[in-house]
Formats: sequence, structure tokens, C-alpha cells
Amino acid sequence: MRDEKLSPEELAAWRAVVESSQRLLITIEDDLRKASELTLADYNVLVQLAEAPGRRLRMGDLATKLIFAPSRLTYQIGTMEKRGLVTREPCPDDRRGSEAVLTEAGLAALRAAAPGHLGSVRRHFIEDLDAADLAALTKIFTRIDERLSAARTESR
Amino acid sequence: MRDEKLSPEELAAWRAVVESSQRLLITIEDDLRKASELTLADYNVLVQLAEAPGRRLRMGDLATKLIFAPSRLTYQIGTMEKRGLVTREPCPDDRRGSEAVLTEAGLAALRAAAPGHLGSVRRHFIEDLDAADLAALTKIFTRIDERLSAARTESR
DNA sequence: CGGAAGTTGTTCAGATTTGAAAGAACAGGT
DNA sequence: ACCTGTTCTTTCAAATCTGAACAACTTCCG
Repeated sequence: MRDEKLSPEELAAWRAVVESSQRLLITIEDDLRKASELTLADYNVLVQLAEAPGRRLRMGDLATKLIFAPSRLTYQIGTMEKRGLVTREPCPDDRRGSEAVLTEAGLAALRAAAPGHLGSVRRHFIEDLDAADLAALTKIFTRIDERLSAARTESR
Repeated sequence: MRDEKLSPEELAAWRAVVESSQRLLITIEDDLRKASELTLADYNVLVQLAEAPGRRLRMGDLATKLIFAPSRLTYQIGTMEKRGLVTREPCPDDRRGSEAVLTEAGLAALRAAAPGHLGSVRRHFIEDLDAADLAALTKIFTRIDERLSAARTESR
């Protein structure tokens, strides 16, 4: 807070993480789109719904999981609904809310895309890592995330 | 390539990296915007130009450094030009090209924003890491980046 | 109960981003 | 000089994303 500079090592780490995670995502999204008619956002929606009990989630919960602004999710689900991947249903116990529900077609699309996508993740990311790297990354980013959400909670 | 699944450890690492680097960037961009009238994209443009010899860069080079699609950079520089942060000049030796040039106002904006931004990076990212973490991240992401650009070169 | 205060999801307008197409200029051979 | 193929940047329209404002509910107290 006082020392508002970064050492060369700190700066190198920061830039390496930001730049290559960005390039990594772009590459993986390109792979996904070439192989499947799905955006990475589409894919992530499908994953979240597939993992959710009843294959359905409140819009708000889904937005949180995806780190999407509410209006973005409304739009996202709108386009997926047009393509038949999801349905929107009113929420039974809270009449303000609605739920996104995975359709059979959505599940099929996910199943069709998953192997290729996971292969891409393996090829571009996992293959470069040994078990120690994996553990280190998980530990580091999990901790960062915890601190971030703690900070977010405080500032309200 | 054959085994197109990920182990729980692999999946956990992948999700942790993607999610928290995303949240991290959002948080840091929020900080920057609250403190400065600049987007993270604006800031990165300013940094690249400030570090470049003559404080100027060809559009294409800048686009590569920022991982921006060409048309995106055109737009980006357009908005920054309106705000007086950069200028556009025709490239002397190649009449197809143009250069983005940092203005005094742009440099001043960068200098004004940098301490706060770097403080934010330290607070949300660096502070959670010890020296070993830093070294591990740099090593890992540098290697990933090398592989990615190698793969990109091949596929053309 | 009654109503202030908070939630939830959508809508709308405007900003940004993408991708394809085009225009201009370079480079290499012929 | 003259093609032919490339590269560089911009333009344009369409797709996506953001943030503020809103309508419909819910909750919480008094």
C-alpha cells in the first residue's frame, strides 16, 4: 500500500499470468468454435446447468457462477434459447425469478463438444504441467480467489 | 489427444486458473477505473507506448503486444485519440502503416494512474504470493505462452 | 396488516468487439 | 515496368456487453 511499485520479478509474474492466460483462453475458444458451434460462454453455461441438481439454475446463481453481469446473462440465455439449448421457466417459489433449464439438445451439444474441448485444454494447458505445477496453481489461485471474495464482501 | 478427459486435479487447476484470473482482472480494472478515467486496455496501451523507443509503435506491433484484433485496436486508438492520450501519425518508411504516438497528456495520465494500479496489483495478487510462487507462476505461464505461439506458428 | 426497503430479472440505449471485405502499398520475380 | 501474392490498416455491419432505470415481487419491521 505504501510501496506502490513492483519488483522486476513481481512484474514479470503479473504480466506472464495475464498475457498467457489471455492467449490460452483465446486459443481454447478458437478450438471450441471450430469444432462445435459453441462459444466458451455457451459451453460454460451448459456445464453449469448440467452439473446443477435438476439441470436448472436461477438466473442469479448462474450469473454468479459464470461471473456475468445480470443483463449479460439475460442476453446469453436469450441466444441459447433461440438455438434450443436451454429453456426459461418461471421459478416456482419466487415469482420474480426465472430459471434456466438445460434441454436434451443442450445436453447433447455439451456431450458432443466436451471431449474436443477437454482435449484442447489438455493440449494447451495440462500437458505443460507436472503434478507439482498443478497443485501449485490450484493452491495459488484458490487463495487469490478467497481473498478477492473476502475483499468484495468487506467493501459493501 | 486420445484420453479426452481431465482428472479431478487437472480440472480443478484449470477452473481455478480461469475463474480467478478472470475475477482478478475484473477487480483490478474496477480499481483502475474508480481511480483514473482509464480502462485496463487504455492503461496497457499507454504502458506499451511508454516503453517503446520514441514512445511510438506501429499499429500492428501494438496489436500483437496487446493481443488485440486489428480492428479492435483501430477503435481503441480512436477513442484514446479523442481524449488526447495518443496521436496517430503516418509511418515514414511504409505508407500503408500508421503509428500510435504517446502524447504528453498520455504520459501524464499513465504516471498519474500507475501507482494506484500497481498498488492494486500488489494488494490483490502479489501479496498472496511468496518468492517461490512468483517464480513458479512465471515459469509455468512463460512455458505455456511459448508452446502456444509455437503451435500458432505451425498451424499456418 | 401496511409500507419502506431490498431483490430479481429484464429492458433499453449506448459502447465495445468481432469478422469479413476492401483499399492502399510493398516485395519478388519476369 | 508489370504482374502476383502479401501485408497493413481501416471500414462496415452485426454481435455482444455494460450500466442505469424499471417493474414485479419479497421481506422485514413496526
